[in-house]
Amino acid sequence: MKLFIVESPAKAKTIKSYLGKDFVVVATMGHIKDLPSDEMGIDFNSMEPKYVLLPGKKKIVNNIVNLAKKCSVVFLASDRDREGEIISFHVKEIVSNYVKQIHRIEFIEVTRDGILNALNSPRDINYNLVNAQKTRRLIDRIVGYTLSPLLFGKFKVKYKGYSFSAGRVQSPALMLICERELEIKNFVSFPYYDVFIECEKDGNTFLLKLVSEYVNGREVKFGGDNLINNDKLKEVKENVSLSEVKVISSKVYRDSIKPLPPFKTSTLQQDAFLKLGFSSSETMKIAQQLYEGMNIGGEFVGLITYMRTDSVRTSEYAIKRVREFIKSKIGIEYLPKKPRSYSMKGNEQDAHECIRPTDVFREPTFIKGKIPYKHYLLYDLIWRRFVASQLDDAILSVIEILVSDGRYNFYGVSKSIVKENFLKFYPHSVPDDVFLPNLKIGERVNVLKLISKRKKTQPPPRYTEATLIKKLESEGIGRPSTYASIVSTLIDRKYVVKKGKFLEPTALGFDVYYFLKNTYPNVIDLKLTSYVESKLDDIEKGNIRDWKKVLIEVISKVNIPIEKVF
DNA sequence: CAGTGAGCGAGCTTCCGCTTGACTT
Repeated sequence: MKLFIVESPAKAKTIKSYLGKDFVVVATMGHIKDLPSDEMGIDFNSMEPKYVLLPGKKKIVNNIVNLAKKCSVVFLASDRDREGEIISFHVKEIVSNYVKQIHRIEFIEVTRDGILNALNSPRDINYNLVNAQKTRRLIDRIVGYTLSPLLFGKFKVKYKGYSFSAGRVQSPALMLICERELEIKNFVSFPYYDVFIECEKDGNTFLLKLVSEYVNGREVKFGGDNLINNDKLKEVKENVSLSEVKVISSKVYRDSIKPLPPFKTSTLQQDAFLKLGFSSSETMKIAQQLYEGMNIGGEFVGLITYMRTDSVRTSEYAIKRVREFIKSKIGIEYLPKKPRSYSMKGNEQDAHECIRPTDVFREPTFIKGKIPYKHYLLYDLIWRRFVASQLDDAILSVIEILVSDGRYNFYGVSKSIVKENFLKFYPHSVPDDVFLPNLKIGERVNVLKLISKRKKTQPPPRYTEATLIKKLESEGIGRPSTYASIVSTLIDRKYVVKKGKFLEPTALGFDVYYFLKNTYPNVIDLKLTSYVESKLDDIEKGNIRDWKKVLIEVISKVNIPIEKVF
């Protein structure tokens, strides 16, 4: 018998169906070992992490050991990233007494071919990845477990009965929320004006907006420090010659909008929040159920691919299928000549592909009513985003007009959809379809009147769960499996409260933020994680062999005295 | 004799990331 070990039970079930009867497929359900929670968990002399069996994983581990005793070979098939590598490493540790042949394998796609190819190209554990994970784990542990008690000591009297924490991820998140709040508090709103001329041509009226002078052939719009104030408005009113307005430039051209890439965890959470009003944890719970499988007319099927991913990569098979779908169900005129591929930013672990329907031919309308309504809504969102991602660009017709009275310039743009293409499936913000006539250069424009609209500058909005995750992800902070819990940690600690959909820091949150800012500024610095990641990358690639030196380096960068650790 | 300070020990907390399922509200 052969033992095949993966992380997720749903994945195990799928893989079992691909393999023969001589294979047993089991899931570890994530990590099986971690640092003990009641101590720092570092060996004083060797600086090695003291990984121990996770309390809840005894049953799973016993099962694996018992199976291993009956098997001649073990395939370690956890995810192909550094967390997956240490899971394989830990499983290897527990089965190596019972089995001689232990192979690490990896696959990008959970398909029959993907699995069979993987079985044919086994490798050994990659210790560079293991070391990178150890480094990551120890940095997080040391930062968290040294700073949290300090906060406790500092604030236990003022906030009796509370618990306190700081960490590489939660503290920058708290910083963002606090600094945004300060920005809002310190924001001084001042009035400005949008100035337009109302014009007429063949009985139709249209507005053109006052813009500042042309600079090097490029028109510069009022904005930022260059807003139209009272004085400027008065000056324009006194000096503009409405009867002298002539067309300086008039352009008509085609433009296009590209569809967005298919979902990954962060964008799914953001879009489900915006379009469906789901919280991150609600989205993940529903997505998990869609992934594990729903009962559709007596048949149990997994509706979507894995929902915790940092990649928008789409498998070749899925692209082939969606192109068939577009051709046969939507129309060949919607099909781009070549499949779209979405480039990576470079810092993805890319263990899984994008979040998409497992079978694009399973249209949302087919399953409506057969699964809970919220599940249907999320599936529909995922399905449409995926189909749209492989449809042709939307085509717009654009008219741009610039007119002038010799002193002031007025500008207008109109964009109208000529061909919807992907927009038919996935709504996207499209500029208002305003009317503009076709004018000739040099033509005099009939101006009816000058219009000014009083406005006020607005402070930036508070973060929502969705915008915070977007910001953190763009800074490389947090992972798909933890995005949903970042905000709940801050709320549990009573650092932050949710007011409607917006996040506001509490007095305690500000106290913690100021304390960290004054004493450990690097722990709230957004650049800490990207610095750590670049070092981990070096360890993974083998460019840095001495990971313990990296650990010391990062710890001292955060200003944690090393004697506090040991 | 009363008040002070050093030193010690106990108790209470915590991180991020990978997975579900078993709990409670």
